[in-house]
Amino acid sequence: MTTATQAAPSFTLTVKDVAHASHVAPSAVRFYEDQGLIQARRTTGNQRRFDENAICRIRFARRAQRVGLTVREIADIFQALPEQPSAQDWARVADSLVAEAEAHVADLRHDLDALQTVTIRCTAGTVR
Amino acid sequence: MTTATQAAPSFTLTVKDVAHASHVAPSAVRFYEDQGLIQARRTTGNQRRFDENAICRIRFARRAQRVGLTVREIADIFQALPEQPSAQDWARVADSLVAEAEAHVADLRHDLDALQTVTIRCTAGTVR
DNA sequence: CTGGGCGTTCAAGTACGGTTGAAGTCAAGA
DNA sequence: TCTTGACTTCAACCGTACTTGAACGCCCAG
Repeated sequence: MTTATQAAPSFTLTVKDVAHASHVAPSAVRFYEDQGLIQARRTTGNQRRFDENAICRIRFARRAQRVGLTVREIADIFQALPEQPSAQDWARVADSLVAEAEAHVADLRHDLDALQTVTIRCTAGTVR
Repeated sequence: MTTATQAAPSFTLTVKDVAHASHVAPSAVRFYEDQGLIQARRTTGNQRRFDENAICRIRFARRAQRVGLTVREIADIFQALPEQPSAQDWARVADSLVAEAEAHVADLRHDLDALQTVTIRCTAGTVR
């Protein structure tokens, strides 16, 4: 059974594991931890151990970056996530990210439309 | 009359003029010229002179940057513009930018949806 | 003819988002 | 025990997108 009450994913993944699974360099994984995008626990030997959560966060984050969100903005959105996010939690984050992105595009469209009406000054007509 | 066949806007604007009109720093205006985003002529005293075109380009560019386009990408889009763009030319550029931005968001949405179906691994259920 | 104000170039600095390399630590196998 | 490999930190570096500062040039008013 795949019931949703299975407790912690137990932080077994190394930097390399996460890097590989999320298609980024190991250095980026460390960087993202520094930036608070993902969280790690440490082994007795001071090595980072992540859970699957980190992989999803990074995958989400990389996509969000492409539409102009900064690492910090993304980290802020992730702060809304609980320790053990449910599918709904992830869905909400996805919605937030898309909403952010769409807001950006709406701004773009709005501003470009506004420019259009003013753009006459940029065309051949009306020197002043 | 404000007929659209009035010839060149004659490159009378200084760096400061353009900076002020497009709400960026003068240093940014010089930077944009270096990057090929805008074009200037020079006075006999080697000073830059812009036309209104530059103002529109910068305004468009700043918006486009917010949705993840680089200066180089924007410059490429601007290369499609003729020396004296018509309102239609600007409209086409606006459409390109919005289309680009929307494509990015569509990608984001698509990828996030795809992640959703895989995200089960990130939730409390199914450790493996 | 000497300021002042505007412009110029070029080098260096800043912030973001990482990468790279040096030096050290830890755990396991020959 | 020694070596190997994976991990650690930290500092330096890269590209992008600018900003800042120094040193200098033009031009007009007084």
